[in-house]
Amino acid sequence: MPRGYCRRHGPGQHCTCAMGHLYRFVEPVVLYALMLKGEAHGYDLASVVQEHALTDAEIEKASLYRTLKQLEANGHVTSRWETDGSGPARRLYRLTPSGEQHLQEWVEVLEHLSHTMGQFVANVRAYTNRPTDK
Amino acid sequence: MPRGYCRRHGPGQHCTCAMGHLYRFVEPVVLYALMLKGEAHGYDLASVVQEHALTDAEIEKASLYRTLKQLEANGHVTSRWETDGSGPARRLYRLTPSGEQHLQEWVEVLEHLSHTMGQFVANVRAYTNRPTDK
DNA sequence: ACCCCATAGGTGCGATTTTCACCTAAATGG
DNA sequence: CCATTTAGGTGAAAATCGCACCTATGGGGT
Repeated sequence: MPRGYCRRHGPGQHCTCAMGHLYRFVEPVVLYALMLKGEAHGYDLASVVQEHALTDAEIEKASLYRTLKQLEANGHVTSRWETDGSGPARRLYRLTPSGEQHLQEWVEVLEHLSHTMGQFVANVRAYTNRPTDK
Repeated sequence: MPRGYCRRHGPGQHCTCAMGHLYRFVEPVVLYALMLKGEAHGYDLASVVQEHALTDAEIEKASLYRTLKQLEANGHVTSRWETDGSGPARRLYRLTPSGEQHLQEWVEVLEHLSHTMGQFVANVRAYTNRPTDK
């Protein structure tokens, strides 16, 4: 929405698509999905993160896989290959204690953000509907 | 916070600094500041946007000026030079009707985002403190 | 006369992030 | 034997960010 034209929702829409993926808060949602699932592979997480996504824009797999890779590099998740079973090999991810703590940090950040956003909205509305604004 | 180390708050902090400026929601804050001020120049807005910023990270002037330039390109603000008066010339900005409407669109987006974030926070907390989680 | 500081408005550019398209590979169905 | 589904990516152009740097005006101090 903020910048230019939205390919997903067409023109004249105000959506969150133009916010990048960091803005779409992929990381906390992935951490949460992993906490719910216990152990899961990326392809599997795709649908779960979509349900819990904070914005209306699609979380695409490129950013999902890269987020998982980065979470592993930071020690927030671990992974192991599962080669047996049918179909291609799956990389199974699991949350580490550090990952759970990181999610709690995200929760605090998002709580604060939710608050300031709510206040901002209230401020704008109050100013827009102020009595002197005939 | 999400990625790596924060230069502003040091290590071990969970802040919003690592979110980019789009993430810091500069645009709606600039629009609101301009609505409050009526007419203002960039340097002047710098302090006002800081007060109303949605995150704890500094909104730096590079992004402020670029946001203003872009808002003008999209017809959300107009500008004129004020050369008289002492000191260097100032570029005075003013909100257009389109800009006011754009702020209202932002308000809807932010309201939705504030809601989903609040719910996400509640969900994580509920799951973390669930009875079966001995 | 000279220099420094505050005000004002930027730009340059390397580094990071995002996006969309594209690729490999294993099993399954026809 | 060929297409589809599941799975896990990568390449690379485009967009964005952040910090450093630049110009210019006027006022105050020495």
